[in-house]
Amino acid sequence: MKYPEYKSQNYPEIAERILKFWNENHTFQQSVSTREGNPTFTFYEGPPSANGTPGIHHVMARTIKDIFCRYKTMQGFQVNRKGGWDTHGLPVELQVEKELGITKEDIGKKISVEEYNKKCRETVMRFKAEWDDLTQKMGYWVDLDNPYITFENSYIESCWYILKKLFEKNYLYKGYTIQPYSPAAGTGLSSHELNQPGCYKDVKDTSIVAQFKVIRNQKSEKLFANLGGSAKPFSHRELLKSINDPEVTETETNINWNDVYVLAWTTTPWTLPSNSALAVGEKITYIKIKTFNPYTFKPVVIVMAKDLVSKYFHAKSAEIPLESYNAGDKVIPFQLLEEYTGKDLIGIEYEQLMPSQQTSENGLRSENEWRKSGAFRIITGDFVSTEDGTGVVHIAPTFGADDYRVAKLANIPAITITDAEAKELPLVDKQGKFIAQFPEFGGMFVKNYDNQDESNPAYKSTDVLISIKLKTENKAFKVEKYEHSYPHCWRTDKPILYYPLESWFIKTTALKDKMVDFNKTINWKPESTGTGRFGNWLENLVDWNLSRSRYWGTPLPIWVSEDGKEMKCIGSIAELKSELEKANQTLGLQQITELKDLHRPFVDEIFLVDIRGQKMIRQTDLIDVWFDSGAMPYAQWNYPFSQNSLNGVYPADFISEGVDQTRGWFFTLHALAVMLNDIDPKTFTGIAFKNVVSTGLVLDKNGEKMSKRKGNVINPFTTLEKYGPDATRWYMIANSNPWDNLKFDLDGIAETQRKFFGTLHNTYNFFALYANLDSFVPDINLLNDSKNLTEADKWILSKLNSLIAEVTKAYDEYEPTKAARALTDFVCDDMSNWYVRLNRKRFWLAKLNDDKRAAYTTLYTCLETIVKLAAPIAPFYTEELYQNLTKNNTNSVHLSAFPKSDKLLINNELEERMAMAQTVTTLVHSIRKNNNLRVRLPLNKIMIPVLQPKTKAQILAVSDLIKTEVNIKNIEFIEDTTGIVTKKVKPNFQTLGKTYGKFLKEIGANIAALHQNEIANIEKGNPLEFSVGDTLISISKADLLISTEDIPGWKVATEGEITVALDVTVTEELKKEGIARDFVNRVQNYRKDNGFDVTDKIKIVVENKDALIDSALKTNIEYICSETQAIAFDFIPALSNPSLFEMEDFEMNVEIKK
RNA sequence: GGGUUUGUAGCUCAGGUGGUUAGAGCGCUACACUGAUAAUGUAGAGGUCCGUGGUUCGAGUCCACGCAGACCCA
Repeated sequence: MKYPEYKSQNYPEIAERILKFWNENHTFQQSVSTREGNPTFTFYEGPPSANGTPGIHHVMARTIKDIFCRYKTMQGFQVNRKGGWDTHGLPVELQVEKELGITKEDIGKKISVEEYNKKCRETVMRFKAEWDDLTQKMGYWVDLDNPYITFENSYIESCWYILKKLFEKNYLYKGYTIQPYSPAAGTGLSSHELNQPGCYKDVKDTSIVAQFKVIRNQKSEKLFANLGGSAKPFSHRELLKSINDPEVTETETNINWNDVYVLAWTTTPWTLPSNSALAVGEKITYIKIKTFNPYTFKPVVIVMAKDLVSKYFHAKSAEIPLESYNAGDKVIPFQLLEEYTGKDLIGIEYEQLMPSQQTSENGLRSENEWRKSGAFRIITGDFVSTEDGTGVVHIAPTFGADDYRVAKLANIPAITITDAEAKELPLVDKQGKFIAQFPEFGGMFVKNYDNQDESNPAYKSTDVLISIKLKTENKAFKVEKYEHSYPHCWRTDKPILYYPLESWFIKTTALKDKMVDFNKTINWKPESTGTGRFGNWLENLVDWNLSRSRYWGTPLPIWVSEDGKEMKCIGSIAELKSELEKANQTLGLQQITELKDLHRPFVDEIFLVDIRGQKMIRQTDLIDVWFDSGAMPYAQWNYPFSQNSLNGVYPADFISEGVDQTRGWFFTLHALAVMLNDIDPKTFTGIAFKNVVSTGLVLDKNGEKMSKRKGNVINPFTTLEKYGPDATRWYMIANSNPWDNLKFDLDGIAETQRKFFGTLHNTYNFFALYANLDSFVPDINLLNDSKNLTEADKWILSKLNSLIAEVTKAYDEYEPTKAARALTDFVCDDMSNWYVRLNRKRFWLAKLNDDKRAAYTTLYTCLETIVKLAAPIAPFYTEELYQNLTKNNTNSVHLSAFPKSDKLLINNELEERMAMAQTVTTLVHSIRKNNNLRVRLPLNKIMIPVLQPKTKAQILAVSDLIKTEVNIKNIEFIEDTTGIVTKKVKPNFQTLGKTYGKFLKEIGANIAALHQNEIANIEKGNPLEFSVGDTLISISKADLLISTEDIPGWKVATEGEITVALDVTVTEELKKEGIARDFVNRVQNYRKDNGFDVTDKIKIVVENKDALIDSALKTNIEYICSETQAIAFDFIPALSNPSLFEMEDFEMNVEIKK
């Protein structure tokens, strides 16, 4: 049987053929089933959503996944990998709405929830076929026959099981978050709805810079330093005019800067009554300013961000003395005082801006009471900037998401009111008006929700009324109209409010520390994603908002009694059934007990009963789709129902997804794993995955994001068709680390194909060509006896085993890029370009002797090993090569055992020697080139100065290789180099730096000035001593890097410590040999050009030329014949039908016949 | 605005723990080599190692502050 030989390779065709082979032989199934009983390696598939077509980035992501699963399989692990589909979520709903031409509004009106969800179910798997096709074509091995699907009842049931566990542990609770809310429409809005075009509108709102009066105590004392005062009388007259308030009487008072105010700016004055804190930026610089309030003209000391002072004061006002100020003056003088950082201000207390009177009935609380619960303090806010405002942000936890968050962190309460049922409500109700009990503004809409005529000059918005009140109370420092962009409800066109809405939460914060600790046991690639992005996310954890007010998703399995007092969380289908039956019985209902679909609307129609016999209704919320995917370790097996143990499938040894999943899938997997561990540590290990590779983005070749709009999207199918999956995969992996963004360039795939696969193919073909001629059968035992092997054989085998170790380590450490690059280097540089090139002759020698057998076996071993090492990355082509090499049509490389590095075969000294041979070769080539001496012209000798005794032995061992490679007759060594070569010394900074750090400059100068005899002296073991300042410096041989620079009278080249001198004398004999070699070359070209077979014997007839040439050919006739496989060589005076050979310096007529 | 990350030749990328003259491949120019080769060799051109400071005898590497891109979050 022969090794198949191929002229050229069609990689896509190979892939097709191999795919067929795998399918026919069930190779993937075998790769799992043949490892039954072995240790498992568990992989979790992060489910894609099949409602869109796959892109090239999916090829990237799945290549990574595939590599390690294949690698572990080859290492003997049983690698189960269940495919999966993510089927719920907003994108599906939006797509359906788009196709049906409806909006969320229409659900339940134009279309029933049942029909709507049916449509979603159909849509979500629309592109499954294309996904499966890509999976096959790219060679991603994953179980597509039994995937988990998140919309299936069994999947939902497991989610419910977990939810119930959380519920029982009180980790599932109802709370509220600040969400966009439209009072006009009475509904919350999703961020997606808010991003509809036209939602953000430029509006002019009343903005207030409010003065918050600092309470003087120990904490705030620093703000009261250096205030001083003045005796100048002060008039209120102007104030009376300005606010036109007859109640205010004119008074006169002394000017005293006793009161310090912190200024904070808001564009929503209606939230000021709900203020309970002020936020500053820790790093922002604040400044204290003495000035006057522009409305009351009262002396005030204010605090604001230094950078923003110019927004409120003209520089020239600073020049006006404070004493010269008269109430009502347009230009208000000011004086800058001390600066503070935000950090200095934290903890300082202030008076409530708009306190309200507490009565027994109104449910309001007094300033004091709020203060006791922590309100009215300065806190830190990470979002505070000095872009606009005052650098201090007013915090109303009920009406801002940021506000809510920082307030919670700082234990600041939200200002609320207690209703008759002891419920806490915000000061503004769901219609958008102040609650009735609120003094002055009770019942007023905070925005114009009641369609008042704003063009009426008498119209005053609530914001304006609040401003007027604050102005008169010396609590407003600046009031103005401010134009900004503000979101509006797309249905009613009215401004939205940020409003606290009820939501179900998972109390992730309760287990924050555990999550942080467990995270430290996970191996993240790259590490920074784990410690940085993910670690920081855990550190700043907030409770997981689980609720979604939508239709297509996993329903929250919680039923609440009509009076809201009893709650029930359902944890399985069976439980729901029995509860349902109970309700039927108790309440006398006729509900159907067969549960076909756990989605809405069917679950909504189910009523349960509480222990008191009261009817229970389901909470209409769905849960976040991320819960679905985070629950996949359990739900994919319908745990604990269909399968009651997670042994061998939990936790995952390995997962991989895009880095954008850090707060998505990676987090939800981790969060649920830690929470379940907390509930049941015996069953759940606490981590869901041990190793995770977070992958970067695939960008276009210019580093720009791929988008349909730009037209730079790469189609994965056409790419695979054109270049084949192997080159595509190899390129993606070798080009950059998985976690770096990949600049995807099709030219790069072509290059990979040429360079790596081309070279590998050629090396194989070379082997096959000659192995077939000799009917060679590999016998690996031959390699066991090193006597059979040449230096070069041992070298490439050493390199090969080093490579196995390197590649194994790279795979083990989830560094596929390192593996791919190491393999490329070995194949192109070591195997093809050095081993094969240098050993070609051994292959084409006529007889199959031991030496030839050793060469075959060595090369065969290299190829077979490479194929296995590369199989995880390039599964198709390696399969092809493996089968060619083994002449076997049924065994797959992917079922074979991954090679193990044999330390005994690694010989570092040998590798060093060969590196030296390569250096010497390079140097000789370089000298030849510079002196125009072609390689076919043999030269007599090279000389190598030996600075270290070891060098000679090393070069001697590889001298034959060097001689053939550079066509040189002899190598000579110059051992006592004194007087012959010129030496150059450089300080060895690494050794010198440690002892003489500071004196390196002087030492360097001294060393540079050394003469040849001084260098020789140091080499002999006499250290050079001199002093710098008071320090005695002693330089020994080890502190110098000695190299030879020149050998006078010779052609020399140097690299590192190796110098080579070439004897360029061309004798008559050498010249003739050169001609002979040129002649051989022309004959070989002739044979090749004329399609002769490698084994064809030929007859050569040469037309007599001149004495030199005739003699050159005659002298080397044996050599010529053996090289060209000539069985006859004749000279005649004239040929009848000659071919013209163009030689180096002349032409000649030759005839060649088979 | 915050967190993370990247920035080295025209392009894609290497450059433990600071140490002599910063490398490789592709591309370009010239020449050579080749009975495996769509390969290879030699030489040449091509670098403010993103910038500015700092630490150090010495910084691509360590520190600080910036700039630019990317992702995530506000």
